[in-house]
Amino acid sequence: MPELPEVETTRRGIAPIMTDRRLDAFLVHEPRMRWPVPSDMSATLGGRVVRSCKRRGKYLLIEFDHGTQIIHLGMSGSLRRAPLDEPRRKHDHAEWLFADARFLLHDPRRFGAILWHPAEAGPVSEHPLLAKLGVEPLSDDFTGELLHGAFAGRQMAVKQALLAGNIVVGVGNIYASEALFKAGIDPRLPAGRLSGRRCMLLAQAIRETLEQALESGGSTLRDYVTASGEPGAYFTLHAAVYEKAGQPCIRCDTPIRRIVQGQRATYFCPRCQKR
DNA sequence: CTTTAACCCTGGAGGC
DNA sequence: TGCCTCCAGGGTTAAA
Repeated sequence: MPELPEVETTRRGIAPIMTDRRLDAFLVHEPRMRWPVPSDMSATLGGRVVRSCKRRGKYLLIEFDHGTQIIHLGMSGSLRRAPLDEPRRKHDHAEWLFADARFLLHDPRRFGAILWHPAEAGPVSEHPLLAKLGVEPLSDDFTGELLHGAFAGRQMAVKQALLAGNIVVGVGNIYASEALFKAGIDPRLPAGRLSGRRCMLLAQAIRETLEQALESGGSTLRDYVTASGEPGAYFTLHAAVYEKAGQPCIRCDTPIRRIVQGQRATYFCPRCQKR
């Protein structure tokens, strides 16, 4: 499941190759994604020059002079570089063709999205999908104070508040459990009950968890941008609690618990993570 | 306003 | 071997 580190690694993989290059063709092989891929996107993009490859939360933003292509990898998506002559595989839904490079969007479950935001509609940050997103967790704006302020008065469990995306972006189901374990916080705790100090610890834990994943991703970059790796080869996760139900906690040997919050699995150590 | 739940989809796992 | 059921996940949307 691509979370922020995987998306950022993908961005770093495609940016040096796409930026300032002319996109000879953009091909849509399967328009049925999260939302239909606009039928005129090939015409919109063919022959245009990529100006930059950015990221906001888990959205990839490929910017052109006349607008921005918004890409989301959903939960099973990957963007990989492929040799020019390699046959497409099942679930390769879209294709970017440059003179000497080619990229394929592979997404078996089609939870991903490819959208277009024309420049005349204003800054892409005002797109409905991006407008209400929270702060970037790896930016200087992401602090314990910010978390504390955003959590104030919220009854929602802290785990779900982290996942909601309106406070902080890019923290998915895996890293939410991992960061809460690292910070020693019970995922069921109402967000508004967290002290300023614990919010500071949590912000730090989130940053460390994501940065650590990002570092390990750097070495597997080639899985995203060359033809060698299988599509969807995500980072090897060195999880402390995620999918470890019943196994002994690495800190105290207490069996890790699995609960469901908002239809999603949460893993935590009932002893290390306090109320 | 906040919070909850359904939904989109496919592949893999487990039961029989 | 095959068929059926269940589950995973991000994030939008509708409903409570």
